[in-house]
Amino acid sequence: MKGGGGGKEPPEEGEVSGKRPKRKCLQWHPLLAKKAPDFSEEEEEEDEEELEKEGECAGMEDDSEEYSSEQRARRPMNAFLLFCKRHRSLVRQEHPRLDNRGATKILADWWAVLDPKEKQKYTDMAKEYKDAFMKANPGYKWCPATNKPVKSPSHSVNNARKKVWSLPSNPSKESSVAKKQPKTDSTPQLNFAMADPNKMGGLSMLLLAGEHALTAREISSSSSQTGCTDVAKHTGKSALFQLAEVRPPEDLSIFNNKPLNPSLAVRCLRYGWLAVYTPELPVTTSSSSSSNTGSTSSSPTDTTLSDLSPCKTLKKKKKKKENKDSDENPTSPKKAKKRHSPESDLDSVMFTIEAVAKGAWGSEETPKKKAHLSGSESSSTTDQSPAVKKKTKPKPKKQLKLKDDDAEEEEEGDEETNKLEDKDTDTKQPQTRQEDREQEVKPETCGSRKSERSCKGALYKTLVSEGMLTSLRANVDRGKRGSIRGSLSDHEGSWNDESWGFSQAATSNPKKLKKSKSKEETTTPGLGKLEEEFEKKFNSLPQYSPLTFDKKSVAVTKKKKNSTSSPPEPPKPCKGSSSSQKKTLFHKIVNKYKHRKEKSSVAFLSDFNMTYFSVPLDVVPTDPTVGTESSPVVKSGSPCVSPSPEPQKVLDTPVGSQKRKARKSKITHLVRTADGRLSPAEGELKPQFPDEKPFTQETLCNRGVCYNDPRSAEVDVTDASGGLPAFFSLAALAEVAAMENVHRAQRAVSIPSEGQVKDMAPVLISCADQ
DNA sequence: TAGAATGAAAT
DNA sequence: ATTTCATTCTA
Repeated sequence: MKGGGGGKEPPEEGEVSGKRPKRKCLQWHPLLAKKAPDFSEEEEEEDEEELEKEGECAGMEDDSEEYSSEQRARRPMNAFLLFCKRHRSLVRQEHPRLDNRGATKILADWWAVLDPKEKQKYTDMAKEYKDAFMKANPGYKWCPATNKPVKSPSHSVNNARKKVWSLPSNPSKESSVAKKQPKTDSTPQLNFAMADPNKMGGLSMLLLAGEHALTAREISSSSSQTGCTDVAKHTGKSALFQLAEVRPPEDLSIFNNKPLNPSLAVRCLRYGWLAVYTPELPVTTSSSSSSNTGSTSSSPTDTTLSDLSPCKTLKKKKKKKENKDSDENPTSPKKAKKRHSPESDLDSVMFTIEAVAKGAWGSEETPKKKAHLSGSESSSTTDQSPAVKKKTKPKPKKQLKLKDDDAEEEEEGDEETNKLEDKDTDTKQPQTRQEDREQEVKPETCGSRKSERSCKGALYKTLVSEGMLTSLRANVDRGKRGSIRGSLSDHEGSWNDESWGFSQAATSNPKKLKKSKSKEETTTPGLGKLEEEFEKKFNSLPQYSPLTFDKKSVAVTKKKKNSTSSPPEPPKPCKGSSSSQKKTLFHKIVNKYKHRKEKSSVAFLSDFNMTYFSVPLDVVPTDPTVGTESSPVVKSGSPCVSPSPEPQKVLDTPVGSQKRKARKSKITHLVRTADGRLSPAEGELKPQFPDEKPFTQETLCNRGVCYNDPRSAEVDVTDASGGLPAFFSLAALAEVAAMENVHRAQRAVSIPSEGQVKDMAPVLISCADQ
């Protein structure tokens, strides 16, 4: 897709030869990383930012790829995006079938119900990140400014979207052409002249780089680390942020800290990693631009910096877009702006470097880490331009398979479970569920971006085997376990990380495992140290268990219910779901609940624009948290109501997420009913289940798409006990059940037959009615 | 490649 | 007030 697969390397293919160097640029990270072990956590975030910028050193090298530098850094993620990134995997795990969009909706709901405090964490991080980013890129504009004229969105889109982290695409092709000018201002100095590509790869380059680093190293280490941290503390800003401001040229030295390992070097060469970084060093000449002052000539140190910066600028993802843009319009405004400041680039570079130095990356990881890091990227890029493409394909395949299997099962299971739950129990054991989920999730957490790096799988493996990737491995492990970090913020999360982690391992379905692994592999390799850091930090963000949200969501639901009644919601059913059996049950249940839904739906519709109350009506007894929200309101009593149990159910669906105001386009879909209520156009809302099922659907899903699913999953907990086979592994369930109660255990183990289910249905329904 | 969500910034 | 675009990834 966008970025990932296809995107990843589109460029690469093209010109391989030229490009490789570019990639290498990216690689430099590893070197940097080596630098200092210590660092404050805070800084990490910022590092990321830097990375983004870096993106394109490669360009410089080769062709002058300014283009890369030009590409603008991507805007920093906002709190919500961070949250999404962190939790998407969880959602997906729960609802394999659900597509991203659906997942996004769920995430939005979660976000809506997220405790302010928790939310604040994300917000803070986002802010921090943003601040650092801005420091690094002083003139950065969210919007390119005037570019528009030319480029049609489509064009830009293609390329553009790569992620920062993604490998630097190679700029080569057009970039050379385009790039140049855009820079408008910037260019003056920036010329990073670059080393010839030929040279790039050589060990010599590496060595040189190392030397440079050596010189500065000391300074950077001492000053940056301690000083920065302290400062940061005082100011409250992250150390990185501070660094950004200061940025001594010396910092570059950092690279040198660690002596390269000959063997390593060799390997690097092999993979082409070295190339990345080296060329720049020699180039130094132009760097002057770095200092805003524009002192042209630069001392060696400066040069280095400048060189680096370009690299940073890389932007893998961006490249594409930008390149296109540039190609189309060399002068495109956007680029110009971004590029606007060479200075900024330099800064960013510096910033990055510093960060790296501080970085905790393995404290002493030694060259190996570097190597692996860099290697991963570079290797992928260079060596495998073709490979990359391949990856994309494979992925899809895998995913599809997984989906099919999992999705179907899961959905079914979920639905059933949900139903059951509703009736049965209110309480179930959430923990189990959580654990399961978590397990699933964790993997993702660890490797967040697979797609991009997926290509490197083989390389990665190799490295690991060689022991080069130690640090990565550690990270990975960390991630898996992950949760540990998450636990940091226990306060937030309701769930225990630990439990999740463990459970995952045990429980996770094969499918999940596969995914996780793949992700890890992919991800890991690709990540640069910076990325790693970023991830660390990112990982430190609290991750919440679905349960938590479920509860909350439930509460929300209730509220909605209260609200009046109304039309139907549309919901789309889940993707395809459907086993007939389920439907049947559903149908029944749905009918019963229907009234409820209407209510909810009404609310939903009315709210279409938004309102989301957060009231915790129902809150589960156990959860304290839920109650917090507060609110008031429940406006009308709720009919259905049952206290706890029901609400949870699917019914809740109402969910409403807050979508922002509906877009106009969407709005069009809504039709006003006689009542005055709005109802979505059939086409849109109901699309999925044409049949009679509409109700069912409604019940299940609040919104279109399976939004419900997630909740159902939540509910599922109960379900699990009830029997949702597909989702959780039976074995896992059995264990859990055993621990808790024999009874439940039995249920879990045995999957209810259709008949059984039916039997149960009435019961549930009755409850619901209540 | 569009699109789902939220949010920050720009227009 | 509306548009861009950041992330993720499927259809």
